[in-house]
Amino acid sequence: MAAIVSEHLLDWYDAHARDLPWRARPGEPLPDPYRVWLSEVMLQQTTVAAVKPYFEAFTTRWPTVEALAAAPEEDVMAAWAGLGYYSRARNLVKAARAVADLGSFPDTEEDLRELPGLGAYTAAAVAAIAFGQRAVVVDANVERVVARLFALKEPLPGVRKAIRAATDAIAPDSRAGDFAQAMMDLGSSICTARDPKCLLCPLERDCRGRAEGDPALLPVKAPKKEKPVRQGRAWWIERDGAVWLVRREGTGMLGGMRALPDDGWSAKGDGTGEPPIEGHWEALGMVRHTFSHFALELTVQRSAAPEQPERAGEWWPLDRLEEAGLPTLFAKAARLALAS
DNA sequence: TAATCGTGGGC
DNA sequence: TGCCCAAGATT
Repeated sequence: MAAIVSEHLLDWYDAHARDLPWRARPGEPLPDPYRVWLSEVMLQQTTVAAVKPYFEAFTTRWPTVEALAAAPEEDVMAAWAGLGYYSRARNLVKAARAVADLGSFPDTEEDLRELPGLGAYTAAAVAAIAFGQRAVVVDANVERVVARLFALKEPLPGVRKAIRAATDAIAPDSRAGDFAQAMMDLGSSICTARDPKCLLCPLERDCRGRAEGDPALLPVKAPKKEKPVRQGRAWWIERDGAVWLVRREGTGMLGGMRALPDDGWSAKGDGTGEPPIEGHWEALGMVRHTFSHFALELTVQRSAAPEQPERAGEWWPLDRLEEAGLPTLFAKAARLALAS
């Protein structure tokens, strides 16, 4: 059974593999570990369509891990703006510098796992794809494919242990990277979450979920919690064709990113409403933004005759605002201010 | 174990 | 249009 499944899958992959920028070039057996690592981090909880332009921009600007390691962190954060989950960018810089110090990329799953931002999935994926090593690569696609293939009906997250064991059982000893990517391609294009296209699936005859009933019902997921709606304020302080930007501290929400000064809103509660400087504030309106675990209604106010804020920050030229790397929430607020 | 941490594509 | 979801890691 196990060997048959991987054979069917790899035959399908040979005919239908997607052509993606981080995959091996024709004639090269294995792709560049730097490009594999970078793509895998960008792809964490992020769609291929969203990643493509960022991958192109990063690899053009920083073609090697040494180049990325030499970059100022704030440049990398700004380049990551809009992609989300900014701890990935903070860890990316740390990992690049660690690799540069080592002199070369770690080439085992165990050593890769030591790099910041590489968890069980990413370490296994890089080991398999970039170094051809057998590894158990389990992402959300593989979870779905395997839960259906073996008709695993226990709900997530409890079923993950069984999924890992089942994946290990069907993973071949050769073509480790192709197998992992084939499972993910199958999950993203055929064995999709809502509407699996079983008639096109190379594993239809092997699939217990298909034989037993409706594979779309697997894997069973826990009900999701509702998101609270928080209130906050942000301030647009403009002088001589420049706007006052701050850099958010720490490792929490949008940590390390440039931003408008705000009133301390968070997932836990509303902001204080207290402005950063004295003065007359003009109401510009409100932007709504939904994060992973809460929604925010951000009221934007503008000051036309400001003093220099006391808090650390910088006057950023309006004609270069795109380069500031504002995360999407503050890009929305900036758009509102510039349209007012 | 469960919460935290973003965003945009696709339906 | 609102909601589901995605090549998860970290604490």
